[in-house]
Order: sequence, then C-alpha cells, then structure tokens
Amino acid sequence: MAGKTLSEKKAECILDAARQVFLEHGFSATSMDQVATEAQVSKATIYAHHKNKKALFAAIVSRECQRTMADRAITHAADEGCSLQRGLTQMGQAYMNTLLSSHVLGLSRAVYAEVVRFPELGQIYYDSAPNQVLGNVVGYLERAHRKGFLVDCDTRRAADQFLGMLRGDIYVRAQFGRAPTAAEVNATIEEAVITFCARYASQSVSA
Amino acid sequence: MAGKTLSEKKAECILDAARQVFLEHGFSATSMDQVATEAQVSKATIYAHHKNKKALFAAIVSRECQRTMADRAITHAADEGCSLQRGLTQMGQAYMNTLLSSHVLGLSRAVYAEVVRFPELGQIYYDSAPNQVLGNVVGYLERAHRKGFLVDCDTRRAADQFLGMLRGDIYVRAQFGRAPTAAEVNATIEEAVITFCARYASQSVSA
DNA sequence: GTCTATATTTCGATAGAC
DNA sequence: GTCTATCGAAATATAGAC
Repeated sequence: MAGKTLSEKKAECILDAARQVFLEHGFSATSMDQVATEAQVSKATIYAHHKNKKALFAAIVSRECQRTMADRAITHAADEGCSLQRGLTQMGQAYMNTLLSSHVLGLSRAVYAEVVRFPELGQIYYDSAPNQVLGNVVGYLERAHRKGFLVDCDTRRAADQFLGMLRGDIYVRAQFGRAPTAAEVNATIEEAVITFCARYASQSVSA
Repeated sequence: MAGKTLSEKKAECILDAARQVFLEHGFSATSMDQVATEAQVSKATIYAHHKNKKALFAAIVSRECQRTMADRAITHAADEGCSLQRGLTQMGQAYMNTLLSSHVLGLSRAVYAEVVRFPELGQIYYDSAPNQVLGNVVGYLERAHRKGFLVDCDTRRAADQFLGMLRGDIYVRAQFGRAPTAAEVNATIEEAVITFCARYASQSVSA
C-alpha cells in the first residue's frame, strides 16, 4: 500500500477526522466545518467523497463496527486449554477492556443518540457489535459444555447473564461520565465468574 | 390547584413540550422553535422562563429524574411477606417495566448523548435514577438477609449482578431500536432469579 | 479532485410594543 | 409576561475556477 494517490490520502484523512469528531460530539453537535478543519481539507472536498452529512456518519459507524470487531480479541481471549473459571475471566477482561474504551463508548453513544433518526444504524450497530460478542461467548460455552465443564443449559441465556453481570453498574457509571478503577473492574469480573459458576459449572469443575 | 394563572399554565406547557421534544430528538437536534410550536407559545416566552436552551434542558432532566423515581414502584413492588424468589420476580417486573418505557429510554438517551458537553447532567442522572434503584434493591436484600433468606454476601454486589442480568441483551436491543416481547422480558426475569438464587439464596430457601 | 467564495436556511437569542 | 419581528452567527450544501 505504498502507492497512494493524494486523493486516497485525503479520503483517509476525512474518515479519520470524521471518526474523531463524531465519536466525541455525536452527529447533531458535529458540523462539517469541524470535520473539514480536523481533516485539513476544504468542506467541498468532503462533499466530493460523501453525499451529505448523514452518509458520512453512516460510513463512520459501519467502519467502526467492523474495526472494533476485527481488532477486539474477545473471542480468542479465552485460552481453550484451561479451566472454565480461567477462560471466563480472560474473556471478561478482554470484554471489559473493549467496552470501556473511549472509542467504543463514543460509538455507542453516537449511535444510541441518533437511533430515532437513523433506525438502520441502530440495527447495524447491534448486529455487528453486541450481538457478535454474544454469539462468540455462546460458542465458547458450547465448547466448554462438550468438554464437560458446563451443566446442560441454554447457552445463549447463560452468555447473556454473564455479559450482563460484567457490564453491571460499572458500565452505567462509565456511560454517564465516571470512569471505573481497574480494581473495580477486576472485582466485577471475578464476582461475575463466581455467580455464573454457581449455576452453570458442572460438579466436577466447581467442586 | 384550581387557581392557576395564565403564566403558570404556559410554564407547564413549555416544560411538557420541551420534555416531549428533547426526549425524542435529544438536545442538539431540538430547536427552540420546535419547543415553542409544540407548547403553542412564542419563543420569547420560553426565554422569559428559562435563561437559555441548556438551562431548559437541565430543568427537564432534573424534573424527569424526580418524576421517574417518584412514580416508579420498584422499591415497593416487592411484597416483603413472601418468598425470596417471588420478591425478586416482583422487583424485576417493576424494574423492567420502568426501564423499557419510552420516556425512560428517551431520557437516558438524551443525557447519555450529551454527557461530554454537560457532565453535571450525567452525574445528576446517575445519582438520581440508576444509583437510587441499586440502593433500593440493596435495602431489600438486606432485609431478606435478616430474615434468613440470603447467605452472607456483599449485598451491593449481589444487587448489581441481579440488575445486570435483568437488563442483559434485551436492554441493549431496546436501546438500539428493537422492542422486546413481553415473553422475552418475563423469561429474562425468571432466569435472572434462578441464577441469583443459585449463588445467594440460603439452603433453607433454595432447597 | 480540490479549492475559495457564497447561496440559503436555520438556529439561539433579543428588542420593543402591548 | 407575552407577543411579533428580527438580528447575527453558524449550519448544510453548492457554484465555479483551477
């Protein structure tokens, strides 16, 4: 990818700038002038690449959804060779790391804020981020079940409860402005694993 | 309250109109003209009652926080005379009813969207709504513990996990545009109670 | 494609009459 | 307090030169 035209470079600058401004201020509070200044191009250049503000926003949302899922190691964080407790803990750490990062919070904030105006974006976001994660955890639990680590259960329900406990009050606080400490996050993960195992771990594992 | 001056009536109209428009479109996407039209007053009248747009928004957020906590029966939904399982289920139903209502979703959406710009509102919202609910559930669990229904535990952690499981994927879907069915909600509540009791219910209760 | 300059609309907020 | 009328700033989007 060494041979990039000037136009391709500007196109990238626009997307990067739009990402930053949209994720920080949201759709309505962001102006095309801000994006142009941040990208160091003229406003007309933006309109040469994107039909209008809404289309630019949609492009950013799609791009971020893919990126977040691509570089997040949640699925592969769980070492399949170790115990259930350890596997859940590793997944929990990877999940919380991603969820509490400023750009994931910013993306969900921006999409959530505009879901009434752009319902399609809400769909795209849910399908490509939260729902993917849920599916990945379900996959892990099914493999754990085949190894005899888990009792018979609805794995989707179990995964949902695990992720719900992980988010908990910490995530609510993070959404509304208070960043949690690392100690809080670790304690939440540890306790979620214990409660999960109290119901779902097979006797041979929990005993 | 029969004798209301015309001014008082208009003041109410303004608040009601602002509530509707802000909770539907958020702060940035709402114009004072929209509020004025909805309230059937002139824009100047709004500015006679509220310093500016931000102050009006803050007034709405505070008012809605108080209202939501006042008329929500979450705390008192749990019949204290019955079993732990039944009490948790009743609380869960009241909680989900409130959480998934359009005006609570709209309020959290509006506040969440502007938390970067108005950090104080994020604080106010968290303290007066989610944190209140958490505290109320903690209170219920402590009473249940004194009755011997609960094992020794961190009641705040237990309450947090219970509420986290209640919200779960349903709440994420609701945030991003898909309304859950009543059956989904009921199943989520039932399963949250079971997992909660697997760890926290005392032997005499769970056996 | 990219720029400068601008058309056009809409917004928050206010002046002044009543 | 309430209205009409309006100001000035800022927004989206485009025209036209290069």
